[in-house]
Amino acid sequence: MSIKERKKRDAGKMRSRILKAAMQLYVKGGYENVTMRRIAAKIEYSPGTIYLYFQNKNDIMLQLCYQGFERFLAHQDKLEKIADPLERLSAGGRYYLAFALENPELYELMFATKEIFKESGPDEESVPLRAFRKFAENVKACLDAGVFSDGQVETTAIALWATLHGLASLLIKGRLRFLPEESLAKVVEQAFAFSLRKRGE
Amino acid sequence: MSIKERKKRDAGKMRSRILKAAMQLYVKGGYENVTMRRIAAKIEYSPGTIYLYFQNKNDIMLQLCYQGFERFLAHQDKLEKIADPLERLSAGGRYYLAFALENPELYELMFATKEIFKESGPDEESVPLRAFRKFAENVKACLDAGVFSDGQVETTAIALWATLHGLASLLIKGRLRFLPEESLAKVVEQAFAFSLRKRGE
DNA sequence: TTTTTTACTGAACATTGATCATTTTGTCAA
DNA sequence: TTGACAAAATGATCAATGTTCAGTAAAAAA
Repeated sequence: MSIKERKKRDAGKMRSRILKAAMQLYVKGGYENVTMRRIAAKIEYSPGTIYLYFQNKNDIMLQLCYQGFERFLAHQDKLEKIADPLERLSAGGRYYLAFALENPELYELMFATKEIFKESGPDEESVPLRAFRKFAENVKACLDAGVFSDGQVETTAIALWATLHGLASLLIKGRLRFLPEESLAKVVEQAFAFSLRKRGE
Repeated sequence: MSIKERKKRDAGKMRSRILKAAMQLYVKGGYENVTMRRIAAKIEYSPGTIYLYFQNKNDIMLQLCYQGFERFLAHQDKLEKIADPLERLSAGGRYYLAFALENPELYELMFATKEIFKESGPDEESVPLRAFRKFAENVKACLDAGVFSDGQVETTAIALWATLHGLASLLIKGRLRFLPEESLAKVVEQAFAFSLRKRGE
């Protein structure tokens, strides 16, 4: 192993430790709970050290965001085995909402943080795009199967994604708190079913 | 005019000045651009003075949020004159998106800020609810007219709201930037039309 | 061992929201 | 007009933030 490679691996280890600590702080208390000093304390280094491995705090948050997408994609991979297109899309929606509610902070970072992709290259920016493409494939399968009356794949995919994202966002941000607690899950489920043009169930 | 009343009016004036300054700072540069010192400088008072009229920064942001809803409701009042239910709902959606894109920061405060209603009483919390009820009325008119196959008003209203909110949020947060700039508006419009079960146009 | 490169430190800086003893301003009775 | 009280406003101060950088310690190379 060359010197350069070892250095890289060690640096990678350091980055991992920092990201791990940052993730713990983030999922526990959100953005403002992640402070350079707290990260430093967790990994038992001084605050300045972090800046040897990351440009700034935003850089760290961006990496957490990518980790979120990795988990998200892994989550969605379980759908592949479902043959029926509409059932697959429907399950995808349920997974989407479940992921958002189980990882509200991460979800926000991935889909509702404005400046997160500001300084990232086109390569990294395509990570979220990959997730959308996958989703769009499922939509296409439904269109091909004639589940929806015809329309463009992209438009339909965006409409459904927007509904899911809207529901997730409103739920997370407490904007549906006026609904009775016990009927919340049902209403959300039915709302998504409405967008899928499903009836009754 | 009693002493007490005059005091109240003067205090109200002071509150207005503070809120006006805060709003200017907010719409220009978002949450982090609103600082107590900047507000103080704008109104030519010392930072400490602001705390005589508002409990803390969150209190100020909450009031800005309510101002946002006032503007929003005024915006939506223009719909009343449209007789056709579906056309009214459709126009309401366009208004909704237009408002969100014209006031992205305010929109975020109103619909996508987590802790904003934390310390507010049930009275104040009902302000956003009023907006939803109004929207739900339009949905009910559509259901009564048989525009959608039957379903509960609340569920349908939430599904449509979620779609609008999702589109607004994704647009504002730049998550639809992968679409070509020139087709963006069209795609968004069609996506909402899809949720409304409109075809072609 | 000496020199050079690398890794790390932690004090310091500018800002932030918030507090509070002090001072200024305003009001009214004597 | 003066004196006394109340209200309003100040601004120094606090703890915490992200970030920087001269300096130190450790490791590697010579």
